[in-house]
Amino acid sequence: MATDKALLTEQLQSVFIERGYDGATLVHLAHATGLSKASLYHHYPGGKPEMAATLVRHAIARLQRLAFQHLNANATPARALEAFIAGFGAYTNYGHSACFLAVISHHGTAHEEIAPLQLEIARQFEDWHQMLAATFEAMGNKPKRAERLAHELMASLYGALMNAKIHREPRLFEKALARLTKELTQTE
Amino acid sequence: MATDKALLTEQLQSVFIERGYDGATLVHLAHATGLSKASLYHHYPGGKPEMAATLVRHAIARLQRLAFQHLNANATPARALEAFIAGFGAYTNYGHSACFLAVISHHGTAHEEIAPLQLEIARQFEDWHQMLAATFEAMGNKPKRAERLAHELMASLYGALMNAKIHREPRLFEKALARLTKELTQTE
DNA sequence: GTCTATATAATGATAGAC
DNA sequence: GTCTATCATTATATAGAC
Repeated sequence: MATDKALLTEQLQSVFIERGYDGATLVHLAHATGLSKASLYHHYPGGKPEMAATLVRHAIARLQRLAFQHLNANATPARALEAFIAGFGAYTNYGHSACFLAVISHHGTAHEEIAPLQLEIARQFEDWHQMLAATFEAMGNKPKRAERLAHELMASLYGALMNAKIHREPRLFEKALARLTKELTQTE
Repeated sequence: MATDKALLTEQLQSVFIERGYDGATLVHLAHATGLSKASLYHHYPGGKPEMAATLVRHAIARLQRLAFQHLNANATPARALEAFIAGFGAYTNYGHSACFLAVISHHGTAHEEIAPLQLEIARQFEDWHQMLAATFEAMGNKPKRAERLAHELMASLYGALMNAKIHREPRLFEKALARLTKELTQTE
């Protein structure tokens, strides 16, 4: 049923996001992909840990391409931020999906199997944080303030996503994105 | 080993927060409490679903007592907000623990066993949102703006918690709390 | 590459002694 | 209330046919 590897990883990711690492059983994963458990082991001989590792790299590449990529484009910082925020919205399926990296990062603390992935994610977010801080510096903010604004923006994005999840109202996320875009591209 | 019920629920909650609902196995729960699996079934005949239900109510009561309670105290709105934010910090163990309600709310979508709890949590957060919005109104904001500020504050709190988790740096959460307190009790 | 069938281990849950 | 021992179920993982 899975036509290609890209679709396969997407389907697997959805299950991990919705059910967590331990809640995503091979039966769930097999059902979501239309494959048998044995076929999943053909694609991922290492089982769930290998799936998670592959999916983490896939998610990092996707978030980079959809959102953070725009911070390096040839555009004004304000336009770059606008595209970044819109890209983050696309990455989360406009508030309907959680972030796979956040899910794995949360489980990684207690789960030895995926603890290395948590470290990998932390390093990537550190890089992304620096990219975001550089953008705020390019808008005229001093380094310390730029770093603070970068943390605040990421917190606002993930906080809005969490808020929408708790309230069961994805629109809350979209409204937050619209507000953030307006705030950051006008005065700042 | 668990001296009383309060300690018992606290120990169980820690495991559910760190490992998620499905990752929190009875072996983990038994080890964390110092009890046997059979003894856990004596306290919670319904097993893990009953534990989760009890813990949700425990967490709601705790967050109400530590944080939202302050919004109804006899104090200026600014002082109430200050106490609220500090209470939220205490609730999360100053950025070292995630919010149990957020963890359950995330799993609830796909997990039938705890889907009713997700609804219960959503209703509680709706009440809390109204309390927070009322506080912002008391500070002179119009209803619509007060609601927006209430959502933004909750998103900032949970976003800072997530940010600290991803970066593996609990201090990021404390810094965010200090900044939020300063912002909300000065100008606004 | 995909499947059915199966092996092995872990999980939720119970019985019954103390 | 607590435990050990055990059960039934479900989980991960593999073997081997096609």
